[in-house]
This record gives sequence, C-alpha cells and structure tokens, in this order.
Amino acid sequence: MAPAAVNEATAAVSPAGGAPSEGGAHAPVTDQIRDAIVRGEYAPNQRLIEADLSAAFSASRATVRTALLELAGEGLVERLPNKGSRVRAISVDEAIEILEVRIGVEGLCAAKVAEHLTDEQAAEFARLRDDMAASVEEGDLVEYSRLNRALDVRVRELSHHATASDVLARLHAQSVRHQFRLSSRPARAKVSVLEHTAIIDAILARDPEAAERAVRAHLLSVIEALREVTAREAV
Amino acid sequence: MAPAAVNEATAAVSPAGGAPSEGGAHAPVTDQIRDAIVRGEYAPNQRLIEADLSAAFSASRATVRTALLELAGEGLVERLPNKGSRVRAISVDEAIEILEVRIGVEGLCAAKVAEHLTDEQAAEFARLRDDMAASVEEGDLVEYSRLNRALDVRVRELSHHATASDVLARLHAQSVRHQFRLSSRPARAKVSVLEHTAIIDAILARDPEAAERAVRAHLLSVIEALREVTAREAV
DNA sequence: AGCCGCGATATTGTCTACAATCTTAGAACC
DNA sequence: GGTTCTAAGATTGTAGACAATATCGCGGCT
Repeated sequence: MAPAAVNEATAAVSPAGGAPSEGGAHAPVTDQIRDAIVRGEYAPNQRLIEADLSAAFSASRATVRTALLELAGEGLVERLPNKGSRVRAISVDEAIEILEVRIGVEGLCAAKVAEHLTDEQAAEFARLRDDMAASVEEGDLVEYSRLNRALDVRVRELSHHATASDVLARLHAQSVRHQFRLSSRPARAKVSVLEHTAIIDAILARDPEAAERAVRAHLLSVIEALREVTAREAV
Repeated sequence: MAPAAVNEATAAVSPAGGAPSEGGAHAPVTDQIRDAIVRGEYAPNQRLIEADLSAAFSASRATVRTALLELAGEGLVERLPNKGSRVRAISVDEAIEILEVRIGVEGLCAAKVAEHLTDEQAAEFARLRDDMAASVEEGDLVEYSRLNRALDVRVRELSHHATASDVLARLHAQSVRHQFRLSSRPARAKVSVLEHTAIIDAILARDPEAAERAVRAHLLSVIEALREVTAREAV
C-alpha cells in the first residue's frame, strides 16, 4: 500500500519511512507538505513534482499547486518558472545570514518584552530559565532544545509585534535544518544555556537595552559555533 | 471599452483612471496587479475578486489565482479562506512596526556596506549625498524622494546580503503608501537629509557601528515624524 | 415589530482536460 | 567520433466547468 515515494531522481535519498502522511483526510495539503519538508522527509533540492505530490496526498494537482505557491511564499520551496519546484536548500552561508538578520529582529522583540513584562510573565520566564538549566545539567539535550524553541516562541508572542513575529517565523522555518546541527552538541549546550540565562535575566530586569544586547551576544555566539562546526566538517 | 472597475462594493473609491493596464499582452499578471496596488489604483481593503481581475486582465482565473497567491506571499494582499482576497491595508501602527524591524535589518546592511566599501562605491555615495543635499536645497521634493529610494536600494545591493535584502524588499513593498505621506513635507526633508548625510558619512568612514547607529537614529526619527503627522491628522 | 430559518446569489475551492515548455534520447550528418 | 537537428516524453502553465462555501434578502413565526 506504500503510496509512492515522491521522485527520487534528483535527490540522493528518498523520504525516510513511509509516506509523509496518509490518514489525513481531506484538506490541509499545505501543512502536510510543509511538515514533510521540515521533518526532513523531502531532502533539500529534491524536486517536488506536482503530479507525484498529487498522487501521494490524494489531492488534485491544482490543490498541490496552491500549496507549493504558499510554501514558496514562506521561503520553504523554490519555484523555477516552467521548471518546477524543489525544496529550498539553505547553505551554511545563508543560515548565517538568517542569524544575522535575527539579531536585529529578535533583539527588538526581546526589548519589547522587557518593556511590558507582567509579573506572571516574569514568573513564567524564571521557571523556563531554571528548567533550561536543569535540563542541561541532566544532559537532556532533547528537552533543552524543546525549551529553547519554547523561549523563542514565547518572546515572539509577548513582544506583541506582528511584523517581527512574521519575519521571524519565516526565517525560522527556513533554518530548522541547521538548528538541529548544533543542538545535539553537549559542549555547545553548556555555553548556550548561559547566554539564554543572560537574556532571560535582562528581560526579568525589565531592561530593554540589556535584553537586546544579550540576544545579540547569543546569536553572534551561535554564528561562531556554526562556523566552527562546518569548518571542522569540511576537513 | 472601459474594462470593468474591479468591485467597488467594499472600497470607498474605485481605481483612478481607466484600467490598471491594457496593452500588456500575455503573461505577467502578477506584475500588473502588483503595480496597480502600489500605484494606488486599488484602494486598501478593496476586495480583489478573481473573476473581475480575470476579465480586467484577460487572463484565466487560474492565472489570476496564482498571481494573488504570490502577492499574498509578498504581503501585499490578504487572503481570507473561502472569503477571497483584498488589498492588505497597512495601519499606521503596522507601518511603525515595519520601521522598527527595518532598524535592525537596514542597520545590518549599512554596516556590511561600510565594511566592504570600495573606492568607486565611496565616490558614488559621496555624489549621492551631495545630490540629496542639492535637491533639498532647491526644494525639489520629488527628486529628493527618488534619491532617497536610490540610497536604500544601493545600500541593500552593496550589502550583498540576500536574506536581508529579501526581508527589506518585502517590508518596503508594504509600506510604500505611508512613505509617500512624509516625503511631501518640506520641513521633514530638511531633517531627513541631515540624517541621510550622517548615514553616508559613516559608511564613507568605513565605520560599521557608526553606520548602524546612524540608520537607527534616522529610522527612529521617521517613526517619530509618522506619529506626529498622524496625531495631527487625527484632530 | 423583531428574530430565526430558508432559499437565491455571489464567490471561492477543486477537478479534469488541454496547451506550452523544457528535457532527453536518438539518428543523421560532417 | 563528435555534433547538431529532430522527435518523443515528461512536467508545468492555462483554461473552463463543476462543487463547496459564504453572503444576503425574504418570508414565516412568536
């Protein structure tokens, strides 16, 4: 019953296990394809052929087409006119670019949060900070990575800055693949947790400028780490 | 022969003169619609009905649909599921948000430019700076506004930062309408030109941090001006 | 008179078929 | 043997028709 691996011609590997999804009944093809991409079931640069996707998700080609258009808008797929769509590959250089942009935008968000922090929110951040420290202490990198994302998301939400959130969401979606690269390094986590603590502390102190600086310091450190890792891999 | 004003129900006004374009032969419907929007021929919040657009541009509804999807990706139109598309209206608050985000991203670009400035580029910027000053001196606000845009574009290009350029292009497209609001005020130009001079001087000095600060100062000033103008209009 | 449900209309979402375009393989030719 | 033209195949782009959904006005009920 295995529903057709989607075009293996260009890509080195095909989607991992079975099809990206099957039980899904009748509508959110966009979400299904997006999930498949961010989960890595479609490799970077893999061609996404409308007919194949149509078959795989049992939707019409028109539906798949709109989905691809939307995903292109999110920067997840690349559309070559008359040549088709493929999973957009983010090079390390681009990943660094994304981090550089994030410095400004996440800095802004953190500053906004620090400015308008309520007491409940403060308590929440304090808890988050302690949980992060604990998870690193125990060496639970998966949990730490989860808390990490939670912090990002929460900062974005509480900034109440729709434009910034939007930009960040888009950038984040594109770089999931590289994020993963660092999060699995215990040594990296030890440094990272300190930086995150600094960010949270600055927010708790309701000091916007300090928060911005802390975010910048953190992201610069991530950039550095990414450079190192890839330099080592290149050997 | 007047090719159907596109749905006037929701919008207070209909497209200005005739149709947004007619001679256009056979393909770039997306560009035509985008132009119509940024040129203000379709009012903010105006509904964009696929059938009407299809007739107006003599293209199939499928084509129009693709165009709308793309424009939605650029943030120019809003798509309400099952309810249709309309020209996205940018409120003053959103315009300010956009400017806030631009602080970080344009600051980054300016810094990059300052870092890698060649001598020819330096000469170009110096010329641009002098032209700007001259145009303000002569009270030629149209020319000043043009040079203004030219500066922005050039900084983006020379930053060689694809991600930042992308983000800025998107944000810029959305806020053209508000930009216009300030550019027609002589008093504003007098202040603005000083700030732009500061930016260029920092770039010429090849001082990234100074460039970033100058950009920030400028955009903060724009935000302030925008607040003032709208406060005055609200009276 | 006011509120609720029902039917007509307008508009988008989906599907199938066809046309245009690009890619690839093969044969003819130099 | 290599190169170029040609034709077949694969894939996207466009078109028109149908189905699903929302919007709005009318009539009935309380």
